Amino acid sequence: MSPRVSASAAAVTREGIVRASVDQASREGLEAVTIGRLAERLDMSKAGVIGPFGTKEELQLATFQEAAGLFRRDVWDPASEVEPGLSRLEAICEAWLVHLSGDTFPGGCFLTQTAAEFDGRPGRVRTAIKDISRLWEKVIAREAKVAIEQGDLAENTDPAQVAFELDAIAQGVNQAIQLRGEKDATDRGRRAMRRVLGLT
Amino acid sequence: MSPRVSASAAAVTREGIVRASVDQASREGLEAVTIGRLAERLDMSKAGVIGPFGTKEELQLATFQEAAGLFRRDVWDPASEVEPGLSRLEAICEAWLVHLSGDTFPGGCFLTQTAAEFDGRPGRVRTAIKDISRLWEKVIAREAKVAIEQGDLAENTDPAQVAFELDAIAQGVNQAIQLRGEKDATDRGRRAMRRVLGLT
DNA sequence: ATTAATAGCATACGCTCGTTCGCTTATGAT
DNA sequence: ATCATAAGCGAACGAGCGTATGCTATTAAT
Repeated sequence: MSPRVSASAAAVTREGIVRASVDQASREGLEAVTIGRLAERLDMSKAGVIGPFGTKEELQLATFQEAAGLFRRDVWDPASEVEPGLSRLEAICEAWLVHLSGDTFPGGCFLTQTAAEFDGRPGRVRTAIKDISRLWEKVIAREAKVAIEQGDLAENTDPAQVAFELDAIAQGVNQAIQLRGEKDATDRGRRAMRRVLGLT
Repeated sequence: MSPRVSASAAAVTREGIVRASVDQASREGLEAVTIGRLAERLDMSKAGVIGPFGTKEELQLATFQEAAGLFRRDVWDPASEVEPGLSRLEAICEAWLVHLSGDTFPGGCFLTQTAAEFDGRPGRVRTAIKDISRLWEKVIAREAKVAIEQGDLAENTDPAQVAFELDAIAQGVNQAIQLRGEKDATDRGRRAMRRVLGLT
């Protein structure tokens, strides 16, 4: 009954499944992740893959949560060490742009991808996506509010509007990269974000 | 051999299938449109549904082209009657916002939806989506260029940047409506678009 | 050494998918 | 009236889907 020092074998296996699922979902969508192909890729049986989760919906939820953690690691964690306010907003934007052009998610922004996929399908997955999306908007708006209070953003600025616009720009960058293959998407995104933040 | 005055029976049937497919794809995605469910919905056999197209990929292409036509009808056609330049850009943005909050596509922006779904899957559908996306960016950039020449936008404005930002805002509005259910998404989008166009 | 729990495999289930094939109507021209 | 073409149905196919059921190793505790 004592807590383990190392993770159990099952936990390690589960983690490997989730990681493969994130990779697959990033490329082709969360619904296109099938248990059979995951099993083939991991050299396991279908029962062994779905076992730790029970149902595919649970696997999808675990996959999304893992992806949300990776986004947080890439974008929020580095920025959280910067002083709150405009500086942190700058750090968030820069980390965001690097994240979108990086290889954490080979198929592009996980949240945008899954949001488009599930926004018309009620269920626990959709709810999870919506919650993360709202949370992230609030995080940005909070920093914008601090920036306003510190006099780094115009007094009449609406924090939620800043969050909305930065989020929209990130979606635009993602589509420019993933669909149209534009090399200068990151530069365009940076310019747009800096304008929203009243920089230069 | 003489051309018909009225459409053939097959053409009428085909149009009905495509319309049902657009509706379904808007809600759940282009890949989630299945021949069996279309048949059930239209009270036809599966063979009758797929017959006019041959393969599902052809049906997907026809579905996307139909949706592109609806977008054009909603957004471009009304604006095309306005004088080129900034006024037309305003008209496009307003029609765009109405389109996004309207019921042409019950599941939201068709292009955003299918772009996210197919940007990682090479093929003719992806190419068609990419082409339309690039074309629309060019249409906006062209109007921005006219606006600059007419002195209605700052001389150092980059037309492609204007197109990028307006498109990004539209994506943001769509996600705010479809995923987060925000009632004021249209207002936020309008404010952001007007700022990009340098209006009040 | 024996036992109990864990981890994962092999198999099979009912279902839906896209596609194919032959047949039956209905239409329209001669 | 006859006949050829058009239009779509019914049935079947092989494949892949998510899930459930036993069973077999492996591990860990007694």
